Amino acid sequence: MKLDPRHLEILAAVVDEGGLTEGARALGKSQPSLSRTLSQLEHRIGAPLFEPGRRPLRPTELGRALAERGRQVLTANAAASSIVTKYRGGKSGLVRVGGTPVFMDGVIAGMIADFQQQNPDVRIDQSYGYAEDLTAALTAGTLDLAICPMRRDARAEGVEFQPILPGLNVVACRAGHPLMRRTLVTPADLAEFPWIAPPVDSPLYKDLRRALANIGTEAFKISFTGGTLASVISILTGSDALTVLPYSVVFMLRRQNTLGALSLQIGHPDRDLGLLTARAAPASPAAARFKAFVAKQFGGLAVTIQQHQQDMLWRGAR
Amino acid sequence: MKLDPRHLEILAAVVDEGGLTEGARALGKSQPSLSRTLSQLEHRIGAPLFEPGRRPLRPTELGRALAERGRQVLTANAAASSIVTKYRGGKSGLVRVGGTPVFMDGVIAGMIADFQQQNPDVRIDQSYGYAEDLTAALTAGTLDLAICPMRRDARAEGVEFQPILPGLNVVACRAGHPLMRRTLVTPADLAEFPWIAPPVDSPLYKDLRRALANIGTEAFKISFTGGTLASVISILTGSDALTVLPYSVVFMLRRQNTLGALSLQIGHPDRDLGLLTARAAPASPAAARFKAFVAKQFGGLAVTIQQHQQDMLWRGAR
DNA sequence: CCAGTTTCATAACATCACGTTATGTAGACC
DNA sequence: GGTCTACATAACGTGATGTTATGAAACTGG
Repeated sequence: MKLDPRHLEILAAVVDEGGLTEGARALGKSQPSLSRTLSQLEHRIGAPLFEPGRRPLRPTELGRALAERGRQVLTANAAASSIVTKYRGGKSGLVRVGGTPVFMDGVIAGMIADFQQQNPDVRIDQSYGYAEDLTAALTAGTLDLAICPMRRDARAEGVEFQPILPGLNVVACRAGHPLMRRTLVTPADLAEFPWIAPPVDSPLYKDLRRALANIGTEAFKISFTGGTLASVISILTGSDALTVLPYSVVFMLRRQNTLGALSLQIGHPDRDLGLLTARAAPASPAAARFKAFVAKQFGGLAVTIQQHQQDMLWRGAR
Repeated sequence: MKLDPRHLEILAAVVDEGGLTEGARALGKSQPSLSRTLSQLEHRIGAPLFEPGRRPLRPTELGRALAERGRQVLTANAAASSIVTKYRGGKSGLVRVGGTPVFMDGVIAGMIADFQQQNPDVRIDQSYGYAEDLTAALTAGTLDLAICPMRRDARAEGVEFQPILPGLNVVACRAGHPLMRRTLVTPADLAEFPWIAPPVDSPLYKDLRRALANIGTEAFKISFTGGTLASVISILTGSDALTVLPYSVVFMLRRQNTLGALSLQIGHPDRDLGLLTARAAPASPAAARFKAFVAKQFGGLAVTIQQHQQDMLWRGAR
C-alpha cells in the first residue's frame, strides 16, 4: 500500500480544520479538488475515512489515524520550507571562510563571534591558508570566502578581490616594553631585542624581512617561530621580544592592554587586506551575508583606527 | 516557499542510499525521473542540494538538512501504509459491539479478552441493548456487530442474523444451594425461594415469566431486580435466591464453581442466540475478524457444552 | 414540517508534472 | 589515457491535479 504524502496532508488539513471548505482554504486549493482527492484515497484504501452521510464531515477512526500521519508530513514540510527560507535569507547555512592565520585569529574570530550572535543558525567552518591556497580553494569550490592581504595589481583568475583595509604592519611588543616609552624609536634600538618570526612561508615573514631591511637592520636574532597568534601573544607579553604584526590585529587587542605598537615607520607593504571570493559560483546567501557583515565591520574598523591614530598623534604632539 | 513532500522523500532516499541510481531502485522509479525532479527542486529553491561536479553525488549542507525532513515524511508515510495494511487485515481498527447485558458480561467479555490478546491494536467499544435497539443501531451504522437472542422466524429489515447457539435458559443458584443436591427438582420446590429478576424490559425477564408459567408457578417473590450480571452473581452466591440465566453464562462460570444449574426442565425459548450484522454496509475488516472469532468461539463452546452435558448425564445415570 | 442555508459531490476540461526509454557526457579509477 | 560507472538530457505519453459551474443532501431555524 503506497500512499501519496500530499493526500495525507490534505486529509490532515480537512480533519483539523473541520471540513472540506475550511481545509481547502487552509491549503489554498479549491474545495472540489480536496473532495475528489479524498474520495480517490478512500477508494484506493477501500475503507471510509469519513462517516458517510454526515454533513459536518466527521472522520472515522482510520481517518483520524491517517490524519495524524498527515500532520507529521505537514510539520516536516513546514520545517523544510522554513529551512529554505532561512537559507535564502542567509540566516542559515554553512560558510567556509579561510584566511591568513594571524588575521583570522586576531581579527576575524571576533567578527565571527559577533556575526553568530545575530545568526545562530549559520555554521562557520574556518580554515587557514595563504593567498595562493585560498585562491585555489575558492576556484575549486571548497571555500566561500577568503580574507587575506593581496597586491593591488595582482588579479588572480576566477576570483574577485575587494580591498577593505590598507596593509599596515607595525612592530609589536608587550605593553610595558622598554621601547614603548620612547616617543621615537630608531632602528638601532631594535637590535638588542629578540624577535618572534612568523612561519617562513607566510607573507608576514616577508614583511618582517622587508621592514627590517628598509630600516637597515639585517641581522636580528629570532628567538621563536612557528606559533599561532595565541602563543605569539603569550611570548610577547612574557618577554621583551618584538615581532611584526598587522596593525589591525594589535588594534583589536587594545582592550586587553597587553600589546603595543612601537612608534616606528617600517614601510607599508604593497598589499591591501581584502575579501576574496570566487567569481564563477554565486555565493550562498549565508556566505554573502557574512561577507557583507565582515566588509561593514572592517569599514567601521578603518574609521575607528583612523580616529585612534588621530588621537594618539594629538596626544603625542602635545 | 511551498515544497512538494514527495520531492523531499526523493531527496531523502537519494541522500540515504548514496546516489541517484540506488535511490531510484529504493523508490521503485527510474533514475532520470529522480534526476529531473531534484534538478527542478534545486532550481526552485535556487540553491544546490548536491555539490556540483562530484560523481558519487554528495549532498550539500542544505541538501542534508532537507533530506532530514524528507526522512520524516518517509517514516510518516510508511507508518500510514502500515496503518492501512493492518486495518485491511483486521489487525487494527474499531469494533463497536453491542448485546444483551447478561450475555455481554457473562460470555462475550471473556471472548473479547481472548481476541484482544491476539489483536492488541483493535479497539472494542462495547454497549448494551436489546434486539430492537441493536437492530436500529446496526442499520443506523453506529454499531458493527450485535450479539443477542432472536426468534428464528423474525427477519428484521436490513440486518442479517446468524444463529450460533440454541437458546437455553436454566434456573441458576449458588453452588451449595439446598436444591442442588436433588437429582430432580419439582416446580413446587421453587416456590419457597426468593427470585432475582432481570430488568422487566429484557427478553430474559419474559423467559423467566414464561418458564415459571410453564412450570405452573405463577406466584414467585422477587427479592432483587435491575442489577448487572456481576451483582446478580454476588447476590446468588450470598443467598439462596434463584434466577433464570442462559445456560451458556452459567457454563462459562463453571470454573469459578460458584454457580450451578438446577436439574429442571423449564422449556426452551423459541429463540437462538446469534450474531446480528447490518446487511447494507460491508463490515470493517476488524469487525469481520471479530465476528468470525466470536462465531468460532461459540462453535467450540457448543461442542464443549454438549460434551459437558453428556458427561453430566452419564454421571447422573450411574 | 418546510424553507433556507450550508456543505459536500459531480461534471467537464485544461494543464502540467511525472514516469518512461533512449542516449549523451563527464567524473572516477586503474 | 582508456574504460566504466553514474548522472544529465531529450522526447513523448499519460494521468493526476487544478479550475469553474452546478447539483444534491443534510443541518438549521421557525
